[in-house]
Amino acid sequence: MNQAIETVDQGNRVQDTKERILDAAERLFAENGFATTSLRQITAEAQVNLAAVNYHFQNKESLIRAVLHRRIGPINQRRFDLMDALEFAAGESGPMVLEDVLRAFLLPVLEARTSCPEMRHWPRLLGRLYTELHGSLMELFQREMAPAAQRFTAAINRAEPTLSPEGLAWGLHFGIGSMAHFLAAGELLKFISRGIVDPDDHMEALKHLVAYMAGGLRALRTENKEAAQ
Amino acid sequence: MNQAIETVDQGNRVQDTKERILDAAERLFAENGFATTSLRQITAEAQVNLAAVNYHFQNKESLIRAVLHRRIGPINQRRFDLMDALEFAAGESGPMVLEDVLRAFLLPVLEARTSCPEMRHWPRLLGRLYTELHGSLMELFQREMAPAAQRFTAAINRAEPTLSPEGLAWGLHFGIGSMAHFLAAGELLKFISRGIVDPDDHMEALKHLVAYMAGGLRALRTENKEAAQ
DNA sequence: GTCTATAGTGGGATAGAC
DNA sequence: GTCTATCCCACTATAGAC
Repeated sequence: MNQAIETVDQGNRVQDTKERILDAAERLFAENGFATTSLRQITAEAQVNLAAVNYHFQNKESLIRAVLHRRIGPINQRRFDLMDALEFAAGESGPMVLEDVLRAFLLPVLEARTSCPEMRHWPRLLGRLYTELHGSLMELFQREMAPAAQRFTAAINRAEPTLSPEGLAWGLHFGIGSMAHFLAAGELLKFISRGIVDPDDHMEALKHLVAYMAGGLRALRTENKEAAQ
Repeated sequence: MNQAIETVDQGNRVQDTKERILDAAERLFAENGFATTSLRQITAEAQVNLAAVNYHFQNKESLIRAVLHRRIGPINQRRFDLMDALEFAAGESGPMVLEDVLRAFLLPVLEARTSCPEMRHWPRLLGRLYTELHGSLMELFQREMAPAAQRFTAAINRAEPTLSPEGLAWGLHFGIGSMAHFLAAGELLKFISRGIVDPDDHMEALKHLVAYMAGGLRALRTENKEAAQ
């Protein structure tokens, strides 16, 4: 009709193409990894032209960057909302429960698989990310995760003040590893448990992961160090 | 000189070529991953001809298989030796300490990086393995790891009888994830700890990992389930 | 903005001389 | 068993018509 509407239409179609590429890339990267997924697979799945990916994103690395960037913000926003609620409930100097903090950290990732359809593949992608990314991509990820790392480190410290900075770092790292491994290789749970555990039950996973991380972190408190060794 | 020595020489050269390929492949797979490492890189590093890899191993997948197979046996043998000693010390019905069992599981992997030069890259490779392998390679790995999985499941159960089979499976899976993530992405620890933790101190890592896993597993005991949630 | 066609690269694998 | 040379394929990226 008029120019304004034409612009909007064009804009929507662009959005559509870009997002279809991002969706397809997210799914395939999650399923098969970054290195083994080709742009051809992505454009085929997204039902767009091969050249579109180079037009909208310059190259494969920038596409990976865009896929990651699109999700990190909302996930961390959800984490921060949950932490805001916790801190409001605890007040200035009230107690903070370690399990609650860990749940605020883990829930947004685990629920992504079920609650929000378009985030279905993020957890698995996150699982892959930690072992597959190198160089500039890893730096991007660290940069975007820094505020969350900082806030949760402080919150865990408030919940467990006797945990040393070193112990907290080890424990958080181990916990992220547990989460990532579960997200990327959940099928191994069927093997280890000989079929009695269902890796797709995310609320069960959350419950166990929260309990496990809390127990592990508490075991790293300084007063437990001699007992453990 | 004579035929016998010639044969030995030839035999050694063959051994040498095959092992040089395996060594180079192990290092490069560990460093850069399976998919992104090319046979050309491997043969260049091993200083052998490109065709040698296809002569001695049929193809890339078989080479990966051979790299994994070479290490799994000795690692698990060391684990079993440590478990033999533990079980001998505990006797028929004596107590078994969870931390000792976990140390028997983890030590052979962590010490590989330092004690035995030619095993230097195995830990990192193991870290990559869990998220990068698919299909037949994963099946090979599971098959070769099954005896260890079985024995350690039984030993943990003996140490912590109130741990349910489900809880044990979740906990073991989470612990393997912590280990794998530490091995594959130890540099992240520097980021998370803002530089105060050294990921290359393996004995420190072992101490923390044992304490963390033990604490995590104990938190999954049935009597703790309600307390945790 | 979208498409076709293709350049340019690097990979896995093999044939065949030595 | 080793090497050179090469085939063939898949990939990323781009040029240029529409």
